[in-house]
Amino acid sequence: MEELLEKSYGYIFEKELLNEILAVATLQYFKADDYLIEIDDYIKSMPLLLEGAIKILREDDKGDELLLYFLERGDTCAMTLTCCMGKSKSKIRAIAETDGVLLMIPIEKMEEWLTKYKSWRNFVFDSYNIRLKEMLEAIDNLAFMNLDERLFKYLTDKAKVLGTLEIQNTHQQIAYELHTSRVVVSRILKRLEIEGKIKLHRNKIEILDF
Amino acid sequence: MEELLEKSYGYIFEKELLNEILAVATLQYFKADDYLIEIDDYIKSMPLLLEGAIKILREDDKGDELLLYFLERGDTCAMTLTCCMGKSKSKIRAIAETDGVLLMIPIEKMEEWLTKYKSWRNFVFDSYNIRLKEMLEAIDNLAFMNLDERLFKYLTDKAKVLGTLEIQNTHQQIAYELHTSRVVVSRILKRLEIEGKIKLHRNKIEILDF
DNA sequence: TTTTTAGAGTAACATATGTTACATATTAGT
DNA sequence: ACTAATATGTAACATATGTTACTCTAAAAA
Repeated sequence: MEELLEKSYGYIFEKELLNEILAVATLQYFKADDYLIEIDDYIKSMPLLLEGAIKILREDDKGDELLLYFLERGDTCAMTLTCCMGKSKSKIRAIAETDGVLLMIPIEKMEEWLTKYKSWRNFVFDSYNIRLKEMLEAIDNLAFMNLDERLFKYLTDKAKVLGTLEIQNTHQQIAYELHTSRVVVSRILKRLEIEGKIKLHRNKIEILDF
Repeated sequence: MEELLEKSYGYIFEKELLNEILAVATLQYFKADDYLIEIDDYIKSMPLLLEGAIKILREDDKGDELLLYFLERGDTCAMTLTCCMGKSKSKIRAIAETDGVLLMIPIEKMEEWLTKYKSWRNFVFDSYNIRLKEMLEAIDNLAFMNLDERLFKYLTDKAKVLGTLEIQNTHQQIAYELHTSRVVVSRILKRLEIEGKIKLHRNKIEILDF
């Protein structure tokens, strides 16, 4: 645990804070596709992502989904902070994209450290700022881009997060996350293939033009 | 100034903090349609809204606009906090919806007060949380609602903020803020009128079914 | 091997939204 | 009152996206 923590946060937090974290935090290992947070869950502790990737989804009343963004190592989820601090229910769903490890910190500590450690304060604010930025980007995607562009961005974003140019996904799964239909995704993917940007395989999409 | 501050923030901040605010803050009066923040502006102080309403807009590379949300009395703009703290440029545009007054607080103070006053800390975090919630709502609108619904919501939101059922707006202005075209807005407004939800006038829309 | 199932390709059609072009109505300016 | 400018109404068409239905193929299961 010390090693993992050091790797992701060693250069951000001062030694003393790292020790406090080690003293009170617990590790939570997860597997790809685990549901980590469900909508309307109450959040009892603040998660820091040490290893792996997590996707954050929004759902409407009809059960339709939309991918908001990915979390990577060193991230925390500001939406979760919101819930911690406001003692409200989660408004998003978090699903593991890969295997990984979370560091769970009791809420009381996260409040206490705000006054005690400048580095913690900066970290929390940076997290909020990053999240607001990601939300803005999500809004840009929806408002200003057409599906072709959104889909290609989805593929390249995912490639970045997973560190591979081969996206293991069915068209149906992509359709869910972009909130559209399978047929539409197939149609657009085919267009992208003809344009030479990707190569299609069964259960797999290869990104050529990154 | 003391009176205005007391009205909006008296029950949130402790006396001592209110005094500190009075000591360092300056007032900025504005008129409806004033540009308060432009994209790529650097923010030199943190604004608290004492009176009036402000709309926050996002713009893409092509200059297309989209309304994100309104700020009302007692609000501050978390996007602005982001910029203050990250020393980055503004990613949004703020335009006065009505006449009003802003209280401007030097950035250094806002940092200092974070450790000094619990009420300030809570206020800043609440602001972030409210803003994230609004952003989520904006995403919901874009992702899950069709234009009819978005347009009607736009009208009722505006009515709430302005405290009137008569929206003084041309169809063209609405089209800008919803990022669509004037003809489309006219078409949908006509449908809403036939459904008995609104009554159309020149330069004015009356909301019947609130 | 044979059968079943999931994934993908594609046509045909439906609907929502965007665009162009023009008509009409209201207001402002002279 | 006349003219110009602005706001709105509306038809006709274009395009993007969503839906239904069917086919084919690869993989998994029997």
